Amino acid sequence: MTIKTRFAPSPTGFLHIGGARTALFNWMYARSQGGCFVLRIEDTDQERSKREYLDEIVDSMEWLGFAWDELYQQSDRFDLYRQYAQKLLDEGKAYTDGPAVILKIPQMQLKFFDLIRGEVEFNSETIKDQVLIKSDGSPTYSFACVVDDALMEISHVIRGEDHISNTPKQLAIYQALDLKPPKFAHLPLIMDEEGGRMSKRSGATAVSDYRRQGFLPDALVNYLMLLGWSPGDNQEVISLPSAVKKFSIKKVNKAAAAFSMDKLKWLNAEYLKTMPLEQLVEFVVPFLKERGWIAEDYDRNWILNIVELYKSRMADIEEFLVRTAYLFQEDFSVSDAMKEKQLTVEQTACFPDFAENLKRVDPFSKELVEQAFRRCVEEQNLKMSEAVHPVRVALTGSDVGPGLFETMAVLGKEKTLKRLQLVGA
RNA sequence: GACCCCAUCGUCUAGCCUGGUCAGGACACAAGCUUUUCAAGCUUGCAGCGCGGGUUCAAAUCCCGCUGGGGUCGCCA
Repeated sequence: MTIKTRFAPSPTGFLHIGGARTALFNWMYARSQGGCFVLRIEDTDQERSKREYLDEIVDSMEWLGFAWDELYQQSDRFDLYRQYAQKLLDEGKAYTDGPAVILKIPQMQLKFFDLIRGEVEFNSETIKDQVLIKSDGSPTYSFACVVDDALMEISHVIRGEDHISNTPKQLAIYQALDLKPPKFAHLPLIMDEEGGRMSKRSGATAVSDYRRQGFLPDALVNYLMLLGWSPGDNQEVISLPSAVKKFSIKKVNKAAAAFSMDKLKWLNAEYLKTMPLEQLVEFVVPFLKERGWIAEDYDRNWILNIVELYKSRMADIEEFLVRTAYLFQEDFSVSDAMKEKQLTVEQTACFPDFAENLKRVDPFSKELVEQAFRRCVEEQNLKMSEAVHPVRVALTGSDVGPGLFETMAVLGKEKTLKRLQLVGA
């Protein structure tokens, strides 16, 4: 049997973090089995489906790296669903209520073997007759889903646990249609940080939010796969290809998992730190351009130096931008508390002297700057720490950051002197 | 409420199927080392089998109950 999975989002909202995980598991399963992965847009709700959402979902799927082999849109297939409904009508298995078509649910046992949970059983008495075609002529979710899964020859339906009670209803439809149901696997849900239901209030829920914040797709995917699944060998940082090799649907957890921004950030930081510098620059540049901090003709080498300095100090690009703003903008602010703590008259007294000596440094490299600065500090009879911290605040607006001399070198002579003089004056 | 699903450190998890290993790893947290600060890195520490019954020489692991959490009960998907 050829393996075929599908991800079937409905374009009534952005691609959700939970949806992304469902897509990921479907994708991984298909790839791990040498199977086929289908993207099916479930846009049967004409009212709520929006083009912008569709675009966003497709865009996010591509960004995450989940390539699909086939693409369908249910709105193209309404005739098909009506045809199958008519068949059930003709066979007397369904009845009409006005223009709507409704399936009779006969008395039967509706059980299935869930690949993750094992036997799940429902009694048909608890299930009421199912609407197949709505009064407006469009198919219901379950009906379109069953017809499509059957016609597209989906072998495994891997979806969220919230669909588990839809399964017996769909099983009844398969039976009425005399079609063989696929195998089912219901993934545990992703909860928010507090263990509650994921909602807009739980922080970022859309994949695009994470993208905008500067998370790497690989890191997000890595994090998502660890939610409910583990390679089993204590490995946390794992690439998608190697995860695919180790993937087994039976090893997927049954219990819901709480989302942890801390761990996602840690993983993203791991990827950021180990990524080749050139590639990291590539990743960062669009964010800098978007803010208008650099132009088309930016100094690539300069950006590379900055990135190198900050790559172990950021969990995402948003953080990077906050920490490096002082390099791109003149009006970085120093809080009053910071001024009182690090920029007192006494602490800044030697700034003019630092500036005077630094002025002669050429080239303005980390090594030469350090030589000059240390000599200065010695002559002034200061301790390094007494000089370093105030100067850092004056130059960057913050009392934490990379080594001072690296910072000066990357800031450049002109700005360094200007900022020292500004405060020292 | 009815039906269904689930239950190992604060969080993500390994172990459960095929009972016997000080219950392992990671994030977070704490301490130390390093250091011009902050990160990073290294070392160490803290912390868990929800409860109660069985079965067994032996239970995180098998069975039952309870409790707790979650999901679904739409002509939404």
